[in-house]
Amino acid sequence: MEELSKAYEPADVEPRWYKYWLDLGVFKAGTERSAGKPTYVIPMPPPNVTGSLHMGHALGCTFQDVLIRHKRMQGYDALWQPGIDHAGISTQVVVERLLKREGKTRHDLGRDAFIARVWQWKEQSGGRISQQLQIIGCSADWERSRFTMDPDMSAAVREAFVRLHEDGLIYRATRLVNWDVESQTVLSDLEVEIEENVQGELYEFAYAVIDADPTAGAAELVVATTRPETMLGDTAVAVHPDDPRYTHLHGKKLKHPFVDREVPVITDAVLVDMAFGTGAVKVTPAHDFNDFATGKRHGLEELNIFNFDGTMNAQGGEFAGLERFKARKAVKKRLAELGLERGAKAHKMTLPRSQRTNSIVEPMISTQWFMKMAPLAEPALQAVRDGRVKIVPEEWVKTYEYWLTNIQDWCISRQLWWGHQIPAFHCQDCAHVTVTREDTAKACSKCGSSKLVQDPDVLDTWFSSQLWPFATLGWPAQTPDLARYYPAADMETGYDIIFFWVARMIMMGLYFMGDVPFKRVLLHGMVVDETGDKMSKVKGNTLDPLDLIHGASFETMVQKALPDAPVAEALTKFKKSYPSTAQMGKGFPAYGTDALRMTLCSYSPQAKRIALSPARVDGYRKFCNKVYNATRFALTYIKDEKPSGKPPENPKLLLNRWLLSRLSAAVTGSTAGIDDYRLDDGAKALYGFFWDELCNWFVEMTKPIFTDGSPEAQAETRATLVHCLEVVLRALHPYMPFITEELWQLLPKAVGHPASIALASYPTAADGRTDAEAESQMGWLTAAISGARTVRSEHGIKFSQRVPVELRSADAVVRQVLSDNSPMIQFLASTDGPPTVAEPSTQRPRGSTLNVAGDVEVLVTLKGHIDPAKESERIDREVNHVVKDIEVMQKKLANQNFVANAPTDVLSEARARLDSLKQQKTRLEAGRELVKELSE
RNA sequence: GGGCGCAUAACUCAGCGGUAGAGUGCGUCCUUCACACGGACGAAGUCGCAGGUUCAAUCCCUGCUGCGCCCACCA
Repeated sequence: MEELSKAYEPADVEPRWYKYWLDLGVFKAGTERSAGKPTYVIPMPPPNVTGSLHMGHALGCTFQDVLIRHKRMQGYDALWQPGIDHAGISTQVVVERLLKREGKTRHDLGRDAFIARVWQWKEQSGGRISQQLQIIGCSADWERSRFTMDPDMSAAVREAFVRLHEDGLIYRATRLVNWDVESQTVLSDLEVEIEENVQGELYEFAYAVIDADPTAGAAELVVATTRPETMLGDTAVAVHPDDPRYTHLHGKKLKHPFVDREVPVITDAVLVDMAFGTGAVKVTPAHDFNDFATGKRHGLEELNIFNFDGTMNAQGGEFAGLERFKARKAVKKRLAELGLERGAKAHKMTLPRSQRTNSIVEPMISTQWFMKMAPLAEPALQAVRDGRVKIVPEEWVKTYEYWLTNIQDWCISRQLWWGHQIPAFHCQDCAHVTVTREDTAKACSKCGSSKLVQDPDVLDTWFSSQLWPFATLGWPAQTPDLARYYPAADMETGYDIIFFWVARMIMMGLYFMGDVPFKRVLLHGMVVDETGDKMSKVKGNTLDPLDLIHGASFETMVQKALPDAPVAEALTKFKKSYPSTAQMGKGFPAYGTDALRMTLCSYSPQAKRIALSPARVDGYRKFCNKVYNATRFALTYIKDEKPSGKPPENPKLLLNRWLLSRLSAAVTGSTAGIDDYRLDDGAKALYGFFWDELCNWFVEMTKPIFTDGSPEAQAETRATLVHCLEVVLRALHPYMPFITEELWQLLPKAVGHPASIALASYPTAADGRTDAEAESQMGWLTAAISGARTVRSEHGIKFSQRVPVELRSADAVVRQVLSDNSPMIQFLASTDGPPTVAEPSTQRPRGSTLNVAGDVEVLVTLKGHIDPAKESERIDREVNHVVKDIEVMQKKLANQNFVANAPTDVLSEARARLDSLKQQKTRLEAGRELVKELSE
């Protein structure tokens, strides 16, 4: 065997195995290997075709990969369905930007050429993210990968649209909608993000009253607005019917200062809050949602004053052609010139922005396609209420229910070119709209005319995404895959798309498949920086997962995160966002995929924010190194073993019985953690087992056996070591796929083992052996060793300085266990020969000091090394602790109510604890006499 | 305006009606033949504040304070 290097180098290991797995077909579902097995399915949330790997992907995909690898190892026919989303607006924006560099717009190319251009872009640079997901080890069935614009996906979209239309759930209507002036399309309510606490102003100006009665009151009406430019679309001014200030104006008309129009004064108790502003509200039905509703109540004209690009149209009169915000300035200027300005106040307001382009959303009246949601929402609510879909963590159920019970109809059309074109055809003769499954409608379904023009709009990207769980399996065709893999078991995703995606998939699954699309929804939090701030390009605190995996200097990283800022400034910002990098020098070492994955798993998925700490990733890199070195150590002893694949029969040695028992607990903990979507618990169970129990205790204990033990003892220990190591590597594999494969391949294994650890079975409790007796016996042993080490350390005795130790216990079994394992104690506590074991006694070796470690008294002879003053201090401190604890316990037990009401086990536990504390106190105080002796 | 969540060791976070935990960091010691990306030992917390329920509260309830998020058409 070639010599293994001293330290683990992930970069040398990781790239090799992914290809191996692909060649073996490890990730494929529905193979002969899995025939007749139960299925386990996770549909992967398809990343955007424009996307590149970020921490959110790394987090979600790691979680999903752990789940899928675990179930695959458990023998399920595991399908992780991958794919890519065509991401309508994002993609169109990206390609339009490229065109702009060539000095062109999409209109220069025309629709068909533009779409061809997007496809070309997609083939070249889209889908880079699939490659990146492979770097982090995702074991998805890539051969089944789907793109939401694939022909079969398009067919599914058309089928869904047509059926929903036939059933009256999709309709066309003219409404006030959210308009994105930059990408020039309508947006759904969900795609509008509201920026809060924006500093704006409340601007006041006066409308002159026509035919005012000068004796009744002022001849003008002052209104307050945050958007003065919209006054060009005012078709009324509303006051509260009960407002005494304006009673004289009821029924009057106002003169518009810029256009030839009279604006009526109306009374409306819904719209107007007397206490706000001037108590008079200008009403612009075509550009404000409240005003729109008011207009409907009063039959007001809806006057659109904007073009689709956000400039003023002809209704703007002298302001026509001006961009919205320029128009605002101009209007204010003119109002001032006309002497109509009445002041302005600072005002905190909210601003609606487009999720994709960040431009301020303009409410516009427009004819669009809508989906009626209330009838779809009801069954989706029911499915969660009756448990057919379980949402984990449960706290999100309320959010889900709130949205679905207050759901609004969904605007599904978009004025884009990239996407699924709406399968509706407008008749040029009779204006009837024909909706069809065919690529093109041949004749109007009403008048039979062949003069048909397809609706130019495309569907919201989420319209296709919502069909994902069944469209990827062949729907609407009734394929064997659809029958076998629908519904999925788990949907794992971020909580930010509960509404966009999760709820809609549940509605569509129930509607088209008659069954929920998945049994559980597992929701993870958002990855944020170390201080808890959202990762964003603006803040310069984004972390590229690949930089953590492959290593990167901070300079290259901040240049990516904040390309426009000076490096020094960006670096300062970055280090502020990640305080743990302060002592890291120039950058990240190559932590490796496994370290990153294990780190992500170590955070509780139910936390809303996951504050990623590079220092923590470093900790798990060290864990990888630990795993590597422990295996390297073990191999020197076990390389010629012929393991059976089962735990050794009847192990006699305590350390072997104990380790097998702990192994059972660890794999049970891991499986429970994964099943409960508490990967942190699962990962922690194995981490603790490996590092503390296997390495720090077991491996150290094997050393005296491998050097001086009997052949039988050595054989048994070798068998236990090789078995436990092989099992724990399997248990760790879903979390850390690469290093476990690398090391597992080096281990001797039972005959007939699979070609990859990824195909080996996931361990169960039966791979170890629960042994309560061994666990308590080991407790005495470790207590004795730690007790002796504590004394040594406190008195500054070097490890190389061997000292006599005597161990005492009143319990014959304890004494027996200590004697049986005395070579081990000698080795681990560096004692002068095997420790003597005795019953408690008032006699003590001269110059010895006593430490009480649970059931064992440890007497270490330190004459000549010991500092009596220090020892005295130590005893005082310990006694003080014990005395305090005793007081607490005594008080508790003196309470009659406690004695009467506490459960018996709690009571007896408390009594036992008090007894043991009292004994400890007695033993500690006996130590005071030793100090005297030492001083002599 | 509604709703949700968080506040535990210097940091990042678990936990839980009955002795406060981990990792990192910190201090001391150790290059003992897997690993210094290591080992041993240790110090460190009125579990945000104020009430209440209970025999017993870090945990349950109420209020407050400070953060964070989501939803909502107050000009």
